[in-house]
Amino acid sequence: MEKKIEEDHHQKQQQMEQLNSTKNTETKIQHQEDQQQQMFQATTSSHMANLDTSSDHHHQLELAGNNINLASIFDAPVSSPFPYSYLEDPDPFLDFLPQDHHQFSSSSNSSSFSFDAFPLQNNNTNLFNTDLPLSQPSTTKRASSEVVNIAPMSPNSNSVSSSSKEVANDNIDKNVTLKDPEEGEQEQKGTKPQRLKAKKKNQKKAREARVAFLTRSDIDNLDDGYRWRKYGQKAVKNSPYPRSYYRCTTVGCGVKKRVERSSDDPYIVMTTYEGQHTHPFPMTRGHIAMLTSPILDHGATTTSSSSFAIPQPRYLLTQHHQPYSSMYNNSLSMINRSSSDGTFVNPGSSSFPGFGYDMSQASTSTTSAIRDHGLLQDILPSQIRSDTTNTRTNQEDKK
DNA sequence: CGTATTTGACCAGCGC
DNA sequence: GCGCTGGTCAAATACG
Repeated sequence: MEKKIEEDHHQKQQQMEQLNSTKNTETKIQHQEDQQQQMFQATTSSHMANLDTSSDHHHQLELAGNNINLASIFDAPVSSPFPYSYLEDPDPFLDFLPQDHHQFSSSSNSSSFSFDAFPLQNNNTNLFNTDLPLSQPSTTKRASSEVVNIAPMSPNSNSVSSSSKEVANDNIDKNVTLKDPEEGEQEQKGTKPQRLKAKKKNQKKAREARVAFLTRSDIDNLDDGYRWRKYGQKAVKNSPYPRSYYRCTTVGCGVKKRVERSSDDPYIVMTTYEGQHTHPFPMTRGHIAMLTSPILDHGATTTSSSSFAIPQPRYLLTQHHQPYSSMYNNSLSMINRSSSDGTFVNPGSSSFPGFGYDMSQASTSTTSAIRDHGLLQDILPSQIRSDTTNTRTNQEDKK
């Protein structure tokens, strides 16, 4: 045990050195699984905003100059093609990948905790084509490195994009899947055969929508504000880094997340959220205010607390965290709106997976959210909100 | 002592 | 059918 800790420490040091040697340089993540290769790049942006939290683990947060993703996250028009694609294989962990070729910053600080995006290269458009068929039933998981396209779909649509592995599941949009974790818990209490039976039963259902993020960090389990319990760890094929499985500890909340590091860049943490929180975000308003203070200054100040919890949604809000995400399986759109309390809201009945709490009832529109003096204003600087809206317009104009 | 983590075992799905 | 892999369980262990 002690030896392992030492080894881990040594490994992290090596990783840190590696990161230092590559900072401000182009970062590539190359996935080589099965017969497929995917390459994503993060290039340093010359016009980024730094949001330096100066914490031990959560450090510099950078904003890419191009806000296109932010726009797509917050206020992507329902009918517009979604700029991200889901990549089921070769690495199912990278569930969502940006379609656009916008450049995002990579970390410029070795101790930074930044959320970098890795825009796809043009030559891979075939792999991330948003115009791929949404559903490919009866295909096998490993048959192809397919991309589940969410683009043409309306978030409100019940038509479901599905990976080859996943079964189309209309239930997601109907919030039926929220029952699954509870069912699972009930059956876990039963005998083993019962559990297995339940497992088999559940597997007939599609997995819940997933959203993946690539994060640059030296810690694996990023503090997103929710409480997670680790329930498993598996070695990842073709990667020296294991994949960890976490489950939200809140009773009745079946949200899961998986965390693994890129084998190519050990500082790239890939976090995939699956499911929907059935409870409010646990962070207090005061915390949020602490968080957003430096953001309002556009990174000029710092927030120093290594234990400070930054929820994923707020990563998005502040562009700290560029999601390689798109919709997966269930017409889930990226966060289209922010509710008045700062919680993300998905259009339709399907809320953004992992980001909780469906506040759709409370949300009316982006405009109202901006006007609202609730938590959103604590979280999202007016400038960013404005940028978000503007960027969306720009994005629409491009289409 | 309650909670969280670790880790080996197990199962389902899939490819061959 | 067999082997591989991803995902999950649950007992053991660690931790505060």
